[in-house]
Amino acid sequence: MKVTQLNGTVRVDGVTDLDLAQTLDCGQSFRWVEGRDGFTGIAFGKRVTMRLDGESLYIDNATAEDFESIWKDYLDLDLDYGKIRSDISKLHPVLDEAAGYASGIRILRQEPWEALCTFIISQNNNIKRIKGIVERLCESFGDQIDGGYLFPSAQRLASLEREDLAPLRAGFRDKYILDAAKKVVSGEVELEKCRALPYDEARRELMKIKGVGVKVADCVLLFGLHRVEAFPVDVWMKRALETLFPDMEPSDFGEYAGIAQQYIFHYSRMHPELFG
DNA sequence: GCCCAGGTATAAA
DNA sequence: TTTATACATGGG
Repeated sequence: MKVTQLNGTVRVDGVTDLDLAQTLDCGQSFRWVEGRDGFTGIAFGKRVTMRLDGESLYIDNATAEDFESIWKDYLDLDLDYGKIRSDISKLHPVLDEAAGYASGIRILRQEPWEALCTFIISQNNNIKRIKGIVERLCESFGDQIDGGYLFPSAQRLASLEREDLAPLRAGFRDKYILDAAKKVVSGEVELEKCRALPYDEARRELMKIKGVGVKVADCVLLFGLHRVEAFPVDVWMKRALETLFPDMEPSDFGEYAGIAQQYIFHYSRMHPELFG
């Protein structure tokens, strides 16, 4: 990758295996908005706009230092997704087929607390409404920066009561958000520890939080802590597995199971007729 | 009105 | 241990 600093924009050449829509608007992060100049979002204290032209990635409102310290990691550009996709394709003929349906997806390295909060909000919910709740959460309790609001800290949310969250219209999830904030602030749940913990222990650590079951825990591990072996299974994925991979368990998908899951998810969404 | 949305807590079998 | 139901809200 070659990094060039323009005015307020960074250009990165040689970016492969990346599709911004597949990566930023696929239900792993809920704060990116597509506009005329690309996808605009806020992470790690910065608000940027990204667009891709061939293998050139442009990031507005960023410096070369920002790219090196934030966005390269955020987009997981050091991981060879071409190789991983090739390896996954060899596991099963259906995976070979599925891998073509989201070949530009990457697993973001999001901030863990944000991932935890947003996936608590995601339960029994739809993407459009999740985005609305997250937006109101940031506007209500996040620090203001140029052009938007940061995701509110756990400390800030831990100081609130359910009635304070009423304007979010998050429904029954408000109490789960507060429980998560309190347990993260008190140290009863240590998110960073979950990066290195054995997978089952990391899952149990997260499930100490009310409203965090196996699905939310796996999403937080995959999308917030980059545990790419995590394989979130929802109702839809369960049907996809039964139909397409009757002889396989989630644990059979290997060390990059989470990436395989993304391929399967997109593939199955494109072929709902496969499930009757 | 009814159904569903990338689920989970709770109570009962 | 497994299975049913409520849960808040909003769009189709």
